[in-house]
Amino acid sequence: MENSWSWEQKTLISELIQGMELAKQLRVHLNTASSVEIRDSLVQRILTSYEKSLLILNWSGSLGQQQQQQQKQQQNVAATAGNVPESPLSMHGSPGSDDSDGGHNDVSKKRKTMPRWTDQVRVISENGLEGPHDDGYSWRKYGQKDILGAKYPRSYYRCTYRNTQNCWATKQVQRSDDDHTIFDVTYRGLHTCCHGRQSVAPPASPEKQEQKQNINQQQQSQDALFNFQKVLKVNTEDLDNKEMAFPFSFPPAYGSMKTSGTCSQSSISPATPESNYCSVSPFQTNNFVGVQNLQYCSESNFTEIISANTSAANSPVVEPEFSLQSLELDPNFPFDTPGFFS
DNA sequence: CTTATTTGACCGCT
DNA sequence: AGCGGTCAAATAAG
Repeated sequence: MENSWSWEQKTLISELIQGMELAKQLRVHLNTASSVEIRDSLVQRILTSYEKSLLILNWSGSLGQQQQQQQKQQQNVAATAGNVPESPLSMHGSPGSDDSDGGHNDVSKKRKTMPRWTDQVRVISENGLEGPHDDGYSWRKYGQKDILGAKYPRSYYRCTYRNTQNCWATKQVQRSDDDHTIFDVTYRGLHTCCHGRQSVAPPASPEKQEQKQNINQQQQSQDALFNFQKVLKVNTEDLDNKEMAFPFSFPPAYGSMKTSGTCSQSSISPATPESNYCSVSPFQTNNFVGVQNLQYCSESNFTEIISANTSAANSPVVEPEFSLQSLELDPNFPFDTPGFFS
């Protein structure tokens, strides 16, 4: 029942709710004469939320058309998302093998249909220890690959709760060749698990506890964010040229991270410089994780890009997570009216 | 023992 | 055929 909404619906709702919450925060700040930076940040985040919402609307719209066409073409395919509760896009994988095996063979299908967005994350830490990039979820590394022309390998992560909660969110992390403090983090799919950032990361250290407090305090402690000036723009052009996806020119680079429930800061492994990861809240100012660039796109025909600076707390964290968490905050929203998303 | 990571092999797509 | 993405056995860590 809880899946009566497709993920993009949930995402959209969550984005809108988030935008509203941010607006409320902004209102408070307006009354309390807060710093301009804080206000500016809030404005940026609000804009980001709405931009995402628009993108989602566009995307689901185009998808709907595709799906209709597909359904006409192949009327057989009845069981959509046999094991992918959240994926409304579940079909249309490779020609031939489809249908519900109930197995994993639709992974590639998912990959094709799931939305994808890329964050470019700058990690600054003193020791050169790789920076922590914790988006609030538990990720399990399942692969690493040397990418052609890239200096560093690319790491592949999937949600820890893939099996237990059927959560098919994945992400890839690469480190930039030129600037080793920059990581490209590509998210795929949305989390359907209920292990958002709150439930993750048990307090392993006092620092973490502080972070959690900060988070609970409303994610307000994004002071670090303000060090990054932001520009938010949306391109709604066709982005066939994936070059567009990397306006800042990052050749394939790889990154490192791994965030598991027990966030540990492992040391860099001898063989692979990236095998370290740590889980640090994006709100942490120590090892700052700044999103330099955020792109949101689907692999199918989605043709929008968001380039946004900042909203660090927003993008990596909010993005994947907005699915359910925010929903529970405001279940009263009348979005569920049938045809709302038509 | 359980869980996570590493890493070579495999597979599908272009 | 080459490349990117995933699998899964071996290994490591807690």
